[in-house]
Amino acid sequence: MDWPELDQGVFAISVAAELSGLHPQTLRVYEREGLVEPARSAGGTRLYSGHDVTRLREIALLTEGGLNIAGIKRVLELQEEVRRLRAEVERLGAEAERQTAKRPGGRDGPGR
Amino acid sequence: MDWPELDQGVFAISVAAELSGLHPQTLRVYEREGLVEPARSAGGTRLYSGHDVTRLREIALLTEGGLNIAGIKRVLELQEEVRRLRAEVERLGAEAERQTAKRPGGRDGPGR
DNA sequence: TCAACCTTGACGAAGCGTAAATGTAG
DNA sequence: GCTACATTTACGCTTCGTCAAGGTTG
Repeated sequence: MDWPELDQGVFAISVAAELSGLHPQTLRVYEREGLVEPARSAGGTRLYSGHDVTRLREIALLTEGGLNIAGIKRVLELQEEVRRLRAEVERLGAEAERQTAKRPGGRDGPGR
Repeated sequence: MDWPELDQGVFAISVAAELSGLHPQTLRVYEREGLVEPARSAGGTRLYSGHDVTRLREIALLTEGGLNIAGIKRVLELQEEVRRLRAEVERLGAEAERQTAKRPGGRDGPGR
């Protein structure tokens, strides 16, 4: 069987609400506030993707922590930036490892 | 003249309020909420350091952005982490630069 | 001594989640 | 045609900033 792509809008609002533990009306508010942007059917019905639901879960966690909408927006941005920077550190770290491995004289070279 | 250290509590609450653009009462609330921890005199009077005032200014910016206290706490933590990671990227980047400079065959070695 | 500090309690405005009313899509 | 969706309006609860009252520090 072929599962839908994670960025394909497939869930009706009631399903997305169920999956994220939020009230359907709350999901509509979050869209108006710009926190999520579900796709729409031709008739105007919201269609939430797997990624949308994941994001809604993150949002639910943050609201449980007492954050308001403005805070959630900013935190999601910062979390994204932290992810990017961690990946960058990872990449640069691995690169440095390769470089020093090539130069046995390096302070981290092989050997004792 | 010797200026006070930035982490020395020197400002009375009215002065810290003036410098940060916040109401003295608001500063008391922020302390109760754990956003700032000014020193205290022997008699119990709050003494704000330069660092405290800087932090209060950041907080003031975030509240202007509509964040509530829970959001501000989380955002300040994340901003700190972003700063740390940026410094780490910077450090690793500079290191990589030095490594490649030592190996003329490197793809970024001096050339042309 | 008196101005600026302290604490605690109260109040109004705004934000947020949910419900209700009314109409449309599937 | 009936259920689940759409939008808009309304209501209660909580949070937040500020003020007030009464006492203490410097």
